[in-house]
Amino acid sequence: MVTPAAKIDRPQRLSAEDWALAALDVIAEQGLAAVAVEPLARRLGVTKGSFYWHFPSREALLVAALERWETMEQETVFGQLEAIPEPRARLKALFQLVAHELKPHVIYSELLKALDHPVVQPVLKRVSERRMDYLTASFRQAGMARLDAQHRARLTYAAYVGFLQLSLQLGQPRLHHDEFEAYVGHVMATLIP
Amino acid sequence: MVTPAAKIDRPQRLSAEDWALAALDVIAEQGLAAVAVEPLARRLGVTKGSFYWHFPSREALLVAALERWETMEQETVFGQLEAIPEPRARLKALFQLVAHELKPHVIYSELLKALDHPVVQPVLKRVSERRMDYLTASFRQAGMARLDAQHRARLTYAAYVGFLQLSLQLGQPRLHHDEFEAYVGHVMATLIP
DNA sequence: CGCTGTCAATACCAGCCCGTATGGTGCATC
DNA sequence: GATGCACCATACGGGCTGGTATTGACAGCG
Repeated sequence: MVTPAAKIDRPQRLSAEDWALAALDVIAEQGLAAVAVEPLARRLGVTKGSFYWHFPSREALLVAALERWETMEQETVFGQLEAIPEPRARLKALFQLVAHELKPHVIYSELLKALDHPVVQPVLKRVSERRMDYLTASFRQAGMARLDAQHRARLTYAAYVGFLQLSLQLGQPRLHHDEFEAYVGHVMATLIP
Repeated sequence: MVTPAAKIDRPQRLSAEDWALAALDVIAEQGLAAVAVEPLARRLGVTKGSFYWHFPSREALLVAALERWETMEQETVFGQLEAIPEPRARLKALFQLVAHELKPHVIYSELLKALDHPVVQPVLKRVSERRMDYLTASFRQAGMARLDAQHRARLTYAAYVGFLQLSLQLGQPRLHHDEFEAYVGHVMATLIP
């Protein structure tokens, strides 16, 4: 009788996955440096005693969280685009996707700011290279020569990274809706052959 | 007789400026979060007792250092370009300058990573807007329409920021010399009208 | 019922940093 | 050569974090 009501207050016991997901939330909100054991425990309504049962160290939590993020992001970003066969249309869809759904890229942007951390570096290197290879292939399918496609992919990806940094971290653009649409249009017209 | 030799060991006494410059060095090497009073004092061969004579707090040091950097960067980056009258040539010179002398932009890149800090935000906002206005004016002088020039400036500056992030933080490009030159050429051909 | 494994609370130490308080140098100046 | 100022050393308290060790609650299962 009383037990089910009490179980709502205590949102059940935690698993290692819960900790990893909470860590990703904190990364998205306050950056990787804010992922500390005790604040995380407070956030989950628990104490450190729980954490060190699931993970041997803070590093291990970061590894688990990043591993989880890497697989998630691969499904999210890439999955929605493979349906479009025509390369130019696919590139345009990619641009629109990135421009209008920033939230999935918040973590990537935060991780980019923490690249000096040895755990982050290999993960970001893999993800970035994978994305740039995808861009290169798309530009190539759109008719560009091999070297041109590589360079254009680099340029496009740099613009993507810079756009994230400027619009997420700084409130730099703060454009109105139609002004922003015009900007996206300009970017597509400039970068898509 | 002995005094001058002893004075070499103690590199004289420090001023507030010395502390600010040392702080900028640390920002360039390890980021803004690494600017801590005690490590800085060790680096300068002194103790905290010295620091808190020159500054009331760590925040005050950051303010002074950023203020110093802002004036320095304005002279360095902008000064070398005003000699070139033709806008397209000036833009090309700007691209070459940024691509081949990354060191002056290391601090900017590190500050970009620390934009959540309230002291950094207004400084970076001013610097970024100033640079983007300069870009916009140059594109406009090169014959672009007003809105196009604004958008192209945004795109170019985003590419600049992303390029910094990817090549400084990640070792991402790691291109050979001529490969890199080809990339810079592609960027100029794509972005300069 | 008691045992065992899972998860969590508590207490505790070490390390690092900020900031304060206070006392101690050297050097110019009168 | 005593005084005052600019600069620095030392010592201390407090806060926050990582990590360990110990004990405790609770479930399922024989």
